[in-house]
Amino acid sequence: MSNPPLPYKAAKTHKHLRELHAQIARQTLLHHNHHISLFIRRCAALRAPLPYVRLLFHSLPNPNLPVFTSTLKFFSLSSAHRDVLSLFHLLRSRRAPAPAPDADAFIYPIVINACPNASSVASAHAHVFKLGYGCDAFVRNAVVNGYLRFGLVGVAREVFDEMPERGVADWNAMISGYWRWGRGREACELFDEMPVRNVVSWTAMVTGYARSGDLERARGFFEGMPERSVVSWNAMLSGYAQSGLVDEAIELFLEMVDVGVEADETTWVTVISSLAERGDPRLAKSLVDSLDSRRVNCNCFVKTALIDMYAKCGELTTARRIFDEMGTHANVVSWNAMISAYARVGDLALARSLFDKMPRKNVVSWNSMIAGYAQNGHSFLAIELFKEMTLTNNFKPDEVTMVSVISACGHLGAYELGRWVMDVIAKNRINLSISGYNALISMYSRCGSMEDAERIFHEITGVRDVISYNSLITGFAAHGYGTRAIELMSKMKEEGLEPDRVTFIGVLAACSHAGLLEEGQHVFRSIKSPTVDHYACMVDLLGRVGKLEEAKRLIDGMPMKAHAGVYGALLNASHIHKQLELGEFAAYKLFDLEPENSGNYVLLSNIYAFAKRWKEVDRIREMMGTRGVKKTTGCSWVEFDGKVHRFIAGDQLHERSKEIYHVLEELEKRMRALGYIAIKDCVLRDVEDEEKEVIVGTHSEKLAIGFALLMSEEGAVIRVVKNLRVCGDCHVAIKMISKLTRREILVRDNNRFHHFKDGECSCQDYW
DNA sequence: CTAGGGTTAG
Repeated sequence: MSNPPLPYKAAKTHKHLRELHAQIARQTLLHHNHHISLFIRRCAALRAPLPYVRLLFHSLPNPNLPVFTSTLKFFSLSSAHRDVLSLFHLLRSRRAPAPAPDADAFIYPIVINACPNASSVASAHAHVFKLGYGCDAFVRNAVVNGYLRFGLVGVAREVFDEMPERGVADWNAMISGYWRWGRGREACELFDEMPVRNVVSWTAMVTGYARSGDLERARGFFEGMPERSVVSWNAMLSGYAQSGLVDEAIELFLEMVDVGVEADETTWVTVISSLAERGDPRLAKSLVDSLDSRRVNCNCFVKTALIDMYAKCGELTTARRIFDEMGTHANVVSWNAMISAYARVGDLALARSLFDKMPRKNVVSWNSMIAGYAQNGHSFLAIELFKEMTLTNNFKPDEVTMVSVISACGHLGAYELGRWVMDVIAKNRINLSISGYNALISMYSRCGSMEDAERIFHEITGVRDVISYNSLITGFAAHGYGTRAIELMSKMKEEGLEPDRVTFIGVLAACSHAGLLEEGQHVFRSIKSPTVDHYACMVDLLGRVGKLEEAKRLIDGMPMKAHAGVYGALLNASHIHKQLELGEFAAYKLFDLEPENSGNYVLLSNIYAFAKRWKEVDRIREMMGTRGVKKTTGCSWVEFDGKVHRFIAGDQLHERSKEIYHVLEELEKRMRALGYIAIKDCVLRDVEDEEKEVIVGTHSEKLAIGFALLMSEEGAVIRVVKNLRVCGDCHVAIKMISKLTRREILVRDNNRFHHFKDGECSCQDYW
């Protein structure tokens, strides 16, 4: 100790630390444990990088107990649990087998706190008691907390009960442990029993009630507190914020300021995230102003909350600026917030570039990116990324991951993939919450299996919410099960759930697909304040059953402005019933509202073609040309052996393309032998004189069906998804295919299923 | 060295 102490406490930055380190090395102080211990403590205070301290420690020739201890503390502070444990094992192996003096009892709380699972807590517990540290208050408290962390509430309680004397910290630990594992009743009992309560005990009760959604009781305890700390205020604030009660949160925050409680960074984070939820740029602005005027010290959490708030208020540039300014201080959450910000607005390229660049990923990073793909229609990429996450990187998915993946499977109509996803859920023992089950209902509905959808629906009895019902009703609608949709709505009312906007859209669509006019009108009249979407459904219903004039009158009498969906329904109905004038009316409205949508031009042109108005057909074609509207290429896909095979009309890209065409040609030959006439590309031709129906060349769904016929076994149901509507002539062709091959074929287009069997189809309204 | 509050994803 003859060396003079270096100015450790004076170090203020990481740069200073490195200079000190160099000085230590120069003066060959590495074996002077007193210096090293002081230095590492300073590293902890300044949050030095983990690898730096790790390296430093391993370069030491002869670290003593204080050095071990300060390094342990550093690792613990950096949440480097594995480092804590390996250091502890190193310490145990180095030291003499004799029991250690009491002086180092305090390393045990750190070690127990780093235990990764319940069994390691148990062995630490045994070890610690064997060494005689069982009487140390801190060690006992750590043991109780260790068990509580992993849900072994009963074991924790036993340790608690066996304590010779209990401090208020032990009571508090037990109380918050009970709350954490959903055992509020026991928490309350302990709170009532405990001899001395402090502000922590009261705050734990506020948090407990707030987290279980009982904001009134939480507020009751908050009001009843003998004294409040800033943490108590924050607990109440975050209670409101987490329950989405933004107004209450803001009001409480103002009260807090009024009473003169100094807001800390946690307060700001809570308030900022509340305002993010509101998404109001003006509120956000005034909050930032008050941050500025108070010259609030913005830590990483505050900045991340700000990034999220700006992003949700639509100010991505500002969000990005803050993110860039954070530089290396940005943590994984800041990255995630930025990634999901880009994903939300559909800028997946930017989201992905950040995702690829980020220094560390956690499960939320993967979830954000996967959800970004899934929600922007890139189901396939979502699943690819999920495979990369779980198979390549061995990352464990959680429920949120699975909800996105389930949804992607549904959009793809990938039934087999969906079953694999169920396996993943089972293997990883992921507990699905209600939103997970709802996603499953949607997935199975979209894969065409209402049996599975209903099975899941019935499995979740008791906790079903409006979305569970809506998912199943929407499924029924897509399958044309009108009555069942209506019945389900009655059932949800019986269960005390009020149908919402989406419920009514589903039921009306179901009536429409099933041609249930009166029932639909009855439902429509029962809607308290119908939205424009409900009107669109009604126009669709009236139109499909042929009451086009009535549909037009409904549009004229609407209390709000009609949108593209309304006119789209009218155009579609005009197309079905070959109503030229209303078709023109609707189409021209649509040309204004969505000039880039090629489907509208095609529909109108087809209506003209049926009326043999060839000049107008040409005019629409020209119009598309001058406006630069490209006909959307529809694609279809079919799942086989867990892989999704995609086709577009006329493509020959598939490796088995030749065989597929051969299969289809053979079928066409058989059709011709039956007296049907096959004409290629005849949508616009005059077909009046044809006695028999017309089969047309290669549509994407026919290629997909051809592929499935080639690959799947006889008797298997063929499930095909098409991203555009299934058109009339192909409908005829598929009917024939189902008859000739005696296969059940399920084709899903945008929002409904066409179930082909024995030459018949469940959708009657096409031609 | 123990107990209470905070950011991101569906």
